[in-house]
Amino acid sequence: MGRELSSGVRCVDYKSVSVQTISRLPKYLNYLKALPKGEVTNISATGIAEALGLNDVQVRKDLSLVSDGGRPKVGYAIEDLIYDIEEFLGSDASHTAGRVGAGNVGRALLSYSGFAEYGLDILAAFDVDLALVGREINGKPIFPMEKLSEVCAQRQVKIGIITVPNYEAQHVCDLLVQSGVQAIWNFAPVHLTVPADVLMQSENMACSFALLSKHLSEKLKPARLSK
Amino acid sequence: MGRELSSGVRCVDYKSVSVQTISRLPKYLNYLKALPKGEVTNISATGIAEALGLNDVQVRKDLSLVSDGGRPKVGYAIEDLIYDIEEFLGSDASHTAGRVGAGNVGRALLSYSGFAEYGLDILAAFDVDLALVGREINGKPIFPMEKLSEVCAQRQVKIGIITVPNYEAQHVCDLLVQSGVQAIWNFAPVHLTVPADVLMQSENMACSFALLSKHLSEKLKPARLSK
DNA sequence: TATATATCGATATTCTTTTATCGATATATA
DNA sequence: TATATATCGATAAAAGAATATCGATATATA
Repeated sequence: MGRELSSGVRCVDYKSVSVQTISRLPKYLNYLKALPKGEVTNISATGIAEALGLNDVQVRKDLSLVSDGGRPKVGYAIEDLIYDIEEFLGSDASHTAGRVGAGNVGRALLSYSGFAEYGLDILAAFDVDLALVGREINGKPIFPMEKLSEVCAQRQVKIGIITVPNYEAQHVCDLLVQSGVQAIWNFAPVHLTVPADVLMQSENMACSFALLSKHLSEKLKPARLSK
Repeated sequence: MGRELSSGVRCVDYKSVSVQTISRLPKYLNYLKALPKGEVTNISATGIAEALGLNDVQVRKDLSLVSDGGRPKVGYAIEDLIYDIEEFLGSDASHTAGRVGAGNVGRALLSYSGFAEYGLDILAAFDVDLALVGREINGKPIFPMEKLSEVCAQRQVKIGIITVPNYEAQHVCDLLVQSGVQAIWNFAPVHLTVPADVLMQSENMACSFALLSKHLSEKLKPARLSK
């Protein structure tokens, strides 16, 4: 974790927290928040692990990266732990985002509760459909596509969210990159090309389903005999 | 890969293909399908790797699990490779599914193109909203919740897709399990509890966003000085 | 106060995944 | 036909992640 520089100053890599750990943190958060408030104010890593079907050492290790509130025999104070995880996940100054495409996927995203806790602030949406332009969704204005560059540049939008049909996706992506966006969150099921310095994260429902489907097949016929 | 049984018969584990590999296959498929049809009929693992920003050995290894069409100096026949990947991903008899919740997320899922290729056949939707009941979305009927058990049992629905608000999710999940569903695909951002023999896969947009956000922060300030 | 126990944090081990290396082979070119 | 090269598949090495083990410590109980 971190590495020693010649100056003797320690350089903490953000990377030191693994992708897997970061992905599990929101799950802990969900679980902790759903816990009944009342008499019980503490929880152990073992307890979380059991409830979520994970290994207790793994949970403890994950939590040790974001909190130092764990005490032997006592566990973690639930309130404090929630605070620590949120602090860790949202600490990096909130990222302003612009969303392109106001169709079903775009709206679904907005209806997803609690993005703000993670530091996501969707400023505005853009769409080619003039019937939608001028209206608001969840209090966010919908602009015409022509406004994209202007708004993104002016408001220093860092994340571009793409929820348009496949055939438009690369074009929209290029527009966003030109407008200074530094990360793309892509929901169109196509591979998009960006310059090396732009971050790209694609959500692909087909990937998720492929996993589920394969696991289900495994379950239904756990072993196949060959040769 | 596989293990030797006392009988001398080889038992091929489905598990032998890793989660990561299964998740990458749909990406290869996307990429291959987007390739211009014409003169060039072949592609190398190196080429795919370069285009998708992956390691060429990894791509070759992934592909070797689903295809044996790779030839030195030539690569893979694009058409055949597409066929092989689809065959692998969708081969396990198509899984019939029922979807609960006909809101934005539910509709977004349907609008996602090409699930059929992966063996997903969504039979019907269920919703408590009586205004929706009786209507159709993308040709799929919407039934009232009371019909859930009946329809699931009758049509042997294996996968239940949950796209309802958090507070209903566990209840709906229990209903699905009671109705004989063997796998749950959950889009509500809460942890759901199921019997050990039921598969559960949760999509959590917050997890995805947490990842993107952390990566972006890394990028914006690649190193932080401490001590 | 002494002892037992739940739980933590750290270290060690095992397992999985990724990446590197190398010999084999199909095609192209001299 | 001989040689060069792109590419494959297999094996080996390295990196990374999950799990197991163990000593330390805070609380509860005898």
